[in-house]
Amino acid sequence: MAQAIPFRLVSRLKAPCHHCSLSNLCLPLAIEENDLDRLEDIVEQGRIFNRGEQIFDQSMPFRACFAVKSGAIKTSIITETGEEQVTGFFMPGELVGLDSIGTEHYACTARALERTSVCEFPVDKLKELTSKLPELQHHMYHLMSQEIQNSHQLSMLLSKNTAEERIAALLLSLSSRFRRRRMSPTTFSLPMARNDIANFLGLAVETVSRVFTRFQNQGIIKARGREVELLDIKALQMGSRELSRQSHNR
Amino acid sequence: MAQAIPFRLVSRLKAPCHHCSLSNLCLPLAIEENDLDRLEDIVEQGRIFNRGEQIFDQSMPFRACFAVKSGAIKTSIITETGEEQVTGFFMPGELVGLDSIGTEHYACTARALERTSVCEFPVDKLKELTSKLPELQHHMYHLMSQEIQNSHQLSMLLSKNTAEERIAALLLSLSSRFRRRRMSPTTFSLPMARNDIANFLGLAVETVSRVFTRFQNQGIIKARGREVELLDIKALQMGSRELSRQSHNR
DNA sequence: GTATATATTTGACATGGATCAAATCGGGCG
DNA sequence: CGCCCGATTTGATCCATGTCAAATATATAC
Repeated sequence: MAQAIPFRLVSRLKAPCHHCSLSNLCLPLAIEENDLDRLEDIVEQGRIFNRGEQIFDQSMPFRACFAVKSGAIKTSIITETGEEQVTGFFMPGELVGLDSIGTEHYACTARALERTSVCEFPVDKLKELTSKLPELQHHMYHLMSQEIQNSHQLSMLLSKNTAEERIAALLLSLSSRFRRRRMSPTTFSLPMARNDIANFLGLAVETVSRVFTRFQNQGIIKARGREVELLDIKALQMGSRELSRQSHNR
Repeated sequence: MAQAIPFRLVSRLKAPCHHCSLSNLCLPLAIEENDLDRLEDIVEQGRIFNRGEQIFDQSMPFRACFAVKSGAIKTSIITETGEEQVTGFFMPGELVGLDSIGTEHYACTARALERTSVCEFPVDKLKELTSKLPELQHHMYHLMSQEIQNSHQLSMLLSKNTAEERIAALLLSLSSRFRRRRMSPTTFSLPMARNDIANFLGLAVETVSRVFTRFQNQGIIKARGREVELLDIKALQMGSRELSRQSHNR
């Protein structure tokens, strides 16, 4: 379900970034046509992970960033006491692993939420390339500062907003990210389980579930399992000023 | 009060990074002796701000990052509804403004918590320099990813921990940052008001106040106003696994 | 030094969301 | 096709923390 990109794209052979449907969202967008080959030279394309499979793990030495090609990924921190904290969801065109650049090991664990294909950018080569291509360097800084800002927005959401507002904000954030991919911003299927939503938003699963039904009763959304339809965007925006216009990787 | 660095350092004249007591904490730590002049060439030193003065503001075009030389800075986001969310506290040797690199405008507002002197690094020159000095580039990436991680830790603290645990974590974080500067990790004065602590940790002021007195009654800390003494570090660490070993800019 | 504003503390009370328990749904598999 | 297991929903209850109000302490100004 929710497989955005047709299957044939995912061979391990080099498929040029030129032809990727995400090239205007992903790293290539920062780069001139004629420098694009240099990015293509360093990228490893088309690795596939099944639902629940781990892309990398907190304990592994940091080697590469990953761009989501299709599917979706969640990142989380596991504490010494074994608790999980989901720190982010990543959709096609978005770059995973930025929080680990400059550390020896990955700073979090990344797991596929559904069947997911990724492109892999080895950091050493990526860093090398950024010193040669100022636009790419700028873009990397941009993505990283964006991620800091997103995380601050999340903190704000967690510390100031009610359960309803948090969930509304998440739905709107997903909506705008689907729109960027020219998919319906009102009807889509959630890549993650209620559990992940709860964890990410600092709520109990039961609360998430209750809010979903409350929204449904109020005619704000229609939800059946992971399939959702946003019926009243205005109502969602009301009181969820936070994540709403978040820029998510561009 | 709590002026870490003697006053004579703060002239506007170029005081070489070589001689700065923070050179092993701040940007210079990433750079070879003989490249240090190039950093000194671009830095503007010794601007002073009084308590409450604003270093930069969300609406201003982004121009520079600031290293704290003495004093302390808080950063916060102001929402459209005028609410404030404190996103961080910055102590001497730490770099403010990383969340704005790669955006047109500052992503937050920075304000001096006490009399504070800063060094200013214009971004354009900094970026130029980073493409020439790989170590500096690496260090910038490191600082930024560190900041993402810190922010994730904060999210975790906000979504999973009790008021007591959050405050314990903040005290321990400050403690470790004072230690880095070779100041007492157990007796120091808080640069920020209870209000800022509350806002940062997503609590009501009253709750912060109550937790402080509770800790005091339990013999875990001694606090009179902003002066605190940590009496039982173990007790503070108990249940505040989160921010405790945070790396804060290194 | 005294006065006024601001920050902090303390108390009483209300409540959103957590927790515990149990029912129902839904999908994968034999 | 029906069974089983995890995911989701629903209900009942409780508690940590927010909110409102007021007293006290501390800082700033005059």
